Amino acid sequence: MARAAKSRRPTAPAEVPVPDPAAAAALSARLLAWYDRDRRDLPWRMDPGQAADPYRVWLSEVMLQQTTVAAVKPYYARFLARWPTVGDLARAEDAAVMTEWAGLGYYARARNLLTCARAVTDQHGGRFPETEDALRALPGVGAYTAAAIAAIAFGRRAVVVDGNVERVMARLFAIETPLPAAKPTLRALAEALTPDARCGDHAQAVMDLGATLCTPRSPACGLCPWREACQGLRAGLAERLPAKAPKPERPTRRGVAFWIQRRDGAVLLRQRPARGLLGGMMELPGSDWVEAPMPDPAVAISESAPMALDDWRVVPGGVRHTFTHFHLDLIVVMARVGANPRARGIWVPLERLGEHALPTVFRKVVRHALTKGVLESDEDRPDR
DNA sequence: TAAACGTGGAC
DNA sequence: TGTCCAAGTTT
Repeated sequence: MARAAKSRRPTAPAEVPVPDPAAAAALSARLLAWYDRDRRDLPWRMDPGQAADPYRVWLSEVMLQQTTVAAVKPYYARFLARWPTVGDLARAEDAAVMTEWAGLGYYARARNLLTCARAVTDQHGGRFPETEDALRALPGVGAYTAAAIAAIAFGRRAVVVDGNVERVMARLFAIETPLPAAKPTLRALAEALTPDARCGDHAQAVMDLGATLCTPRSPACGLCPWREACQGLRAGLAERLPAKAPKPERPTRRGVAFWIQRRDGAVLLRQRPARGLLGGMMELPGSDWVEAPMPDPAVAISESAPMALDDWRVVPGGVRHTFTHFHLDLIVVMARVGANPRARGIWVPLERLGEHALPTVFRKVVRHALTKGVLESDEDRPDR
């Protein structure tokens, strides 16, 4: 078959019961009927019959990577209002984009977003390429996102496989092999179900199904358009699928953050290195974060403080934050400095902290310092 | 290939 | 409080 020959994907392992074309077509038709009736109204979703804007599809798909719809909505609205086209985004300043992205997480996405917008502008004449391969070559666009844009924005047949699709396929066909080993099988099943027509709607329908009915916990099987065909439901396995390999334990790292406030109230911020954790984002100065007992504040101050000061104060309590692969416990240390101190970084007035690309962990530190911290000059104030 | 890479909400 | 999880990509 032409489409099988064209596919670069691994074919299904021999023992996988891939549905025959007639059964697959019936399943997709039933799903599309459900989708046409119960389709969610999402900001980046076009009305039926309207052409999708590739820029909006791309922007939403990147934001939705490992991120919930609820979290994305306000960010998507702000980005679209501020940068209505890919050309507008390409001309944006890096810091502006990082600031708008602050709080959404996985900040490499924001860096890649800008690089990609500039590539589309400079190398593709301001239009997104239409083929999966060309899309896949753009920064921050992987297999899933390339397929999603090709299908949703350009109506091309592409096999769109995200976490929803994997979960739905695992249940529909009762695949008990744990992830990630099951990925080739699940992809082959998704491929078998993908129709030639309305490919973008089909992809969004499977994802909607996974997001609204075939949810990770307590799936609403009674409402599912595929309940009669679902082998996982029949076997009483649906809720437990897909099986997943156990995750490694999360270690706890510890460190110290410095809240240094100038006489006029401005606070010292720095920019983090461009790559790695929170790459390119702003931070409060601090020690390294290491998997070791909490450092003694005096030692941390002498080793890591961005300037030599006398009157450091440890803020009572601390800040705990959890990243994907480790917990972080921070002690916050405060000091007041003179009018014109010398330090690497920028001095930001308190009321303008929101204008900088501070990731959530440092917003927690800011809140902790402001609510629990006491600076030496505060002690004179009778109302504290 | 496996690890790195954020955050907030649900349970 | 702790764990799981979400429309993945990169190295």
